[in-house]
Amino acid sequence: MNLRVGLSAVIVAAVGNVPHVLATRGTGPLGLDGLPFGPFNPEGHRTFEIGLRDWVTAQTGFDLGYVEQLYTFGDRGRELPTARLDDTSPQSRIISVGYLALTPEATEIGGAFDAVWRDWYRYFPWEDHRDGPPAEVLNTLSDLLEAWSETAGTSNEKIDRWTRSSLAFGLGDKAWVEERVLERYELLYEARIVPESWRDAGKSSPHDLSERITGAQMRSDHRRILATGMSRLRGKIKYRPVVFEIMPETFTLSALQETVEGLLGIRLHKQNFRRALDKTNFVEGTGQMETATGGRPAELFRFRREILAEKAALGVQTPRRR
Amino acid sequence: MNLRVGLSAVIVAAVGNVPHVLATRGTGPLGLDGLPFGPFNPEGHRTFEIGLRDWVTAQTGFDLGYVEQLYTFGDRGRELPTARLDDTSPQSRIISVGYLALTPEATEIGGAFDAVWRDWYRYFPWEDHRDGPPAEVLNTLSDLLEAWSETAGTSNEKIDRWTRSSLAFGLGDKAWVEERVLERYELLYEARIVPESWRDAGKSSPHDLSERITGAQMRSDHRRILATGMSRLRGKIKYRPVVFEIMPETFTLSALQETVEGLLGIRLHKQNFRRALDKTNFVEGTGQMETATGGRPAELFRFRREILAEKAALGVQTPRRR
DNA sequence: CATATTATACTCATATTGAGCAAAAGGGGT
DNA sequence: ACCCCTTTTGCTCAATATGAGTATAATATG
Repeated sequence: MNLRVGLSAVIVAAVGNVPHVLATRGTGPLGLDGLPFGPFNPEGHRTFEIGLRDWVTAQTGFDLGYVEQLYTFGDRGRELPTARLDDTSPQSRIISVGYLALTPEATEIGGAFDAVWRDWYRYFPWEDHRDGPPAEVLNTLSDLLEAWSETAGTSNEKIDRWTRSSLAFGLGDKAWVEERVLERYELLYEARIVPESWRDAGKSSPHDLSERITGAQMRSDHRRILATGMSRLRGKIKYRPVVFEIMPETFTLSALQETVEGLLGIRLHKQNFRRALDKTNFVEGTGQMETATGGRPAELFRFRREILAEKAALGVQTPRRR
Repeated sequence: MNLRVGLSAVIVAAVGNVPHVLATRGTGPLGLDGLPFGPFNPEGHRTFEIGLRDWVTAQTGFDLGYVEQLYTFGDRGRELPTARLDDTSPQSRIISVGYLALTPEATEIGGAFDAVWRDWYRYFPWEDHRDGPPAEVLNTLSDLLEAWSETAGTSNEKIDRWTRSSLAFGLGDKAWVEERVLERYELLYEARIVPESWRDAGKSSPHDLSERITGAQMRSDHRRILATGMSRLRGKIKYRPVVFEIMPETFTLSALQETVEGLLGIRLHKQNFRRALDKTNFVEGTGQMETATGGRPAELFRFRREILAEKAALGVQTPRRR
C-alpha cells in the first residue's frame, strides 16, 4: 500500500481582535472550505516544520512565526469525503501531520493560493460565549444531544451519553470549560449532529439544521483538525505567553484583552486581567498613546520579548463559573 | 524515496512506587536500550492506536490501558545511529509516531520479546529531586553548560546559552520546573554533553563522563522520545487524574503520594496533598486496612472511576520554590 | 460645559496555598 | 505493662491569590 504524508496547518491570526484561520476556499461540488494542506516532501525537507514553513511561504507569501505540532491523523476513512469507515480496499493511505501556527499579519494572501481569513467561529458557533452562552445554538444542540442519548440501547448507555453531553457543553449545573473544543466536536460527530458524520458514512443527514447551528463544514477531517488546534491554543494561552505571537508590535491593553477573549470565547474581568498581566512583567509601556479609543486615550504597550526565555506563564486564569 | 511509518511507545508502570519504562534490551555492538518500536501496518490497522495496542499485546502479552499520542518524529538523521545530519542521501525515511501508555501491571514480560522494566531515572539522573537536587550530577552539568556557554561566538550568544541553561536546570536563583524534561535533554544534546549528540554527528565524544552523570544512552532518538513522554506525563498529572492508571485497584494514600512524587521527581507536602485530593472526590475509602506500613495502619483507598467523565483536575499543584 | 466612553487606581471579602503542630494507632523491645 | 519509634490522620494559621466591586482620570462629542 502507498503511504503518503501530508502536512495540514491551522494558521491563526487576529482580524480586529477576533481570531481568524486561514482557509482554502471550496472548489468541489459541495464547495467546502479546507485547511491549507500540502504534501511532505522527504527529499527536500529535513524536518516537518521546515517543510511546513517553506510551503506556506511559497504559497501565501508570508512567514509563519510560532509553529507547534498538533497531532498526527492516520485513521482510515478520512482521506475521501465519501470513504466508508469499514472500507478495507487497499487504496493509498494519507497520514496527515497537523500543525498550529500563529502569525500577527492577517495580510491579504498573495500568489495563486486561493485562501481567505475566516472567523473561526464560523465553523464552531457554539464556541463563542463572548456575549454570554449562545442560547439558540446551545438549546438546539442540547435537544439533539438529549434525543441522541434517548436512542441508546441500555439505560447505562443513556446516562453515559447524557453525562458526557452535559459535561462537554456545560449544560445543567455543569461549568463551561472553554478548552474542550475537540471533545465537543467529537461528541457532535458521534451523535451524528454535525453533517460530516453522515457524509463520512456515505449517507445523507436526516436533520435539516442551519449552518447557524451546526457551523460550516470543512473538507475531509479538517474541522476536527481545527478543533484540535483551538483546544490546544485555548489551553496553552493560560500558561504560556502565546497571545503575543498574534499581536502587532504595539497594542493597548484593551486590545490584548479582547484578543484573549476572542481566542477563549469568553469575557474576562478587566481589572483582574490587568493585575495578572502586571505580575508577569510581560509587557512594558511605550509612552505613546492610542487616541482612537472613543474615550480616554490608552497607552500603547509592547511585549518584552527578552522575557520569553525566562518566565513561563501568562497568569490569565479563567473563572470557573457555577 | 521510501516513506515508512513506525510506532514507538513510552510505556510507564510503577514498580514499588517508582516509575519504570518498558525498554528493549540492547543487542547491537554498543548494547544500547531502546523503546518498544514496531512498524505501522496500514493494511491491518484502521488507526495508529489500534495498531499500537495490538502489537504491544502480541509481543508482551499484556493490555495497555491509557494511551495517548505524544509526537511525530520525522527528522532526517534519526534513523541510523551513525547518520549524519547533513546527510542527503535518498535512503528510506522512517517516520515514528510516539505514544505514551500507562499500565498498572508491571508484570514480567512474556513471549519472545526481550524487554525489561527500567527505572526511568536510569536515563535521566538529573531529573530525580526526591532527595533534594542531586548535587553531584547538577554541579557537573552546570560546569559543562557554563563551559559550553563560554565557547559561543558573540557575547549575546554566551548570555543566551547561560540563561537557557540556568532556566532549564533551575540554576542560581531560578526555580526547578519538573515538567521541562524535554527542554533539559535538548539543551544537553545541543551542548554536546550527552554522548548521543556526538554519536549522531559521527564523532566520538571528547568528554569522559560516567553514566551516573549523563544517564544511560538509548538507541536512535529514543531518549528524546522518552523525555517527551516524561514531560507530557509530569505536566498532565497536575490537571488530569492519570496517576490512577498506574495504581493497583486499592492503595494507601501514602503509596499514591509516593507514586506521584516518583513521577514528578520531587517531594510533596503530605497534608496538602491529602487536602487537594479530598476536594476532588477522586478516591473513596474501602474500610480495609494496610498494616504493613511500619506505623499506624493506613486505610486502603480506591479510585472512583465513575468520576472520570465528570471531574477534570487532580488539583495537585507543585510548589514553586525560590 | 455637560455627557458619554474608555482607561486606570483602589478596596475588600473569600478562597487557596504553603507550612507547621498535635494527636491517634499500630509494632517492637525491655 | 510501658516506652519509643513510625506512620496516619486531623487541625491551625499566616500569606497570597482570586473574583468582583467602587471611584476617579482623561479624552471626544454635541
